[in-house]
Amino acid sequence: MSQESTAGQDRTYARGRATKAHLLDVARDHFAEVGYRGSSLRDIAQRADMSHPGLLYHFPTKEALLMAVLERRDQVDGELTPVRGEDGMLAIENLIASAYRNESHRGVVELFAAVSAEATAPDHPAHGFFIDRYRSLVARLTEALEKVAADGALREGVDPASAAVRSVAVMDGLQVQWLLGSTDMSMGDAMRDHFASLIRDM
Amino acid sequence: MSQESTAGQDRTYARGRATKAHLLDVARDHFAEVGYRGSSLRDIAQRADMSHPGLLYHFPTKEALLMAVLERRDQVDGELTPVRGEDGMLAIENLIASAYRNESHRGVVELFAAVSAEATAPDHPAHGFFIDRYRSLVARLTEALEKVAADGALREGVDPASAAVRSVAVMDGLQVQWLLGSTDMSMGDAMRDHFASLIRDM
DNA sequence: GTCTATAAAGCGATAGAC
DNA sequence: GTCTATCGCTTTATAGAC
Repeated sequence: MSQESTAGQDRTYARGRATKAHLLDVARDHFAEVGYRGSSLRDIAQRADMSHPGLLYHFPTKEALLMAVLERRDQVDGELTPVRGEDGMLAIENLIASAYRNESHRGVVELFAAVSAEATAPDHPAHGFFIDRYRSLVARLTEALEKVAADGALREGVDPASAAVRSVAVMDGLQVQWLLGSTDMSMGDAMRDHFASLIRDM
Repeated sequence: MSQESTAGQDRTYARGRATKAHLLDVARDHFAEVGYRGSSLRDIAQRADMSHPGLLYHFPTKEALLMAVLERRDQVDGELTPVRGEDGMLAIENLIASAYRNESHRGVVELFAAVSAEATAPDHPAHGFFIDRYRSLVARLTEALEKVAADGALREGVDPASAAVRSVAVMDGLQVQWLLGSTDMSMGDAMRDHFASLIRDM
């Protein structure tokens, strides 16, 4: 869905784009497995059948490579754009669908789990990226839950803002347990159960 | 609470224990800040006013140091031992109290957030440790929620096993958002809200 | 029990050839 | 665009003095 299939255009430019996209896939998988601080440019380059200066030709620093991986992933992932302006339930179904989808994209789950935890350190290159990401996710979900509340579908005593923070937290925390294999629970099922405890008749 | 105050015993043995305990505190803080893979023995040793071979005298490898830090922390932390055999609510109050307590122990929160995410990689030295830890936590919490259910205090439609996994997930996920500072919500308050959505009259 | 010195390997990044 | 070679630095771990 994300790389290749650029054949038939200007050779040099098309080839350049394909290479870059391929490198981003490889780097994403590697960051996912050992985190950003645990990754080396040599290992990533070797995995893409390239020398590490070859890799650095496309991305000037290791940090630039990480940011490119994160930003590209966020564009592709629908999780962050749960259809604004619609009736809140659509956004929530979207988040649940994202949890199910993640079950067949282990690499993405590993990437965000490993790097988001690393990035809590203030000097981490992706620190600001994750602050923005969580704020945006929580804000959109709060908005969605407020709409659900306006329709009278929220259970009594549920505060939209607190529930939004917790819902994003469940999503995150589930990923660690799922990756470890300490539970065989489906992340999608668990997210549905979670929202069922917040919303009437789900 | 954890080191020092061993004065007045056998000098050599007492001093040795105090040094070791002090090194564990320092290492815990450092692992917390940059993760296991991002830490160096030199930095940890320097922080404890010691050379790195001095540190390696007490812990033969970096991996042994990490495992010692994790196991010691788990002993001290009450979170994992929420009073078995009592009426489920006590265990739940214990977990909420642990969330409040964590708010004044940022280093511990950072340690478990950074290392648990790293440890999802199968070759990580703490991989098995975290699988055991989560299984044990979820099992105990499931047991507690089953007791609450037996008292008829669980809201309709709440499954103890699924709710236990999610509750541990909320706890974990909250820590990342709290560490990033992307929310100013209290982790303890959020955990209380969470359980209130599962249990009647909380 | 702690040190200095050092080995052996790996790191990110650059220079310069092709 | 990609390579080899290399710089300067850091890593874990060990040897051996005190």
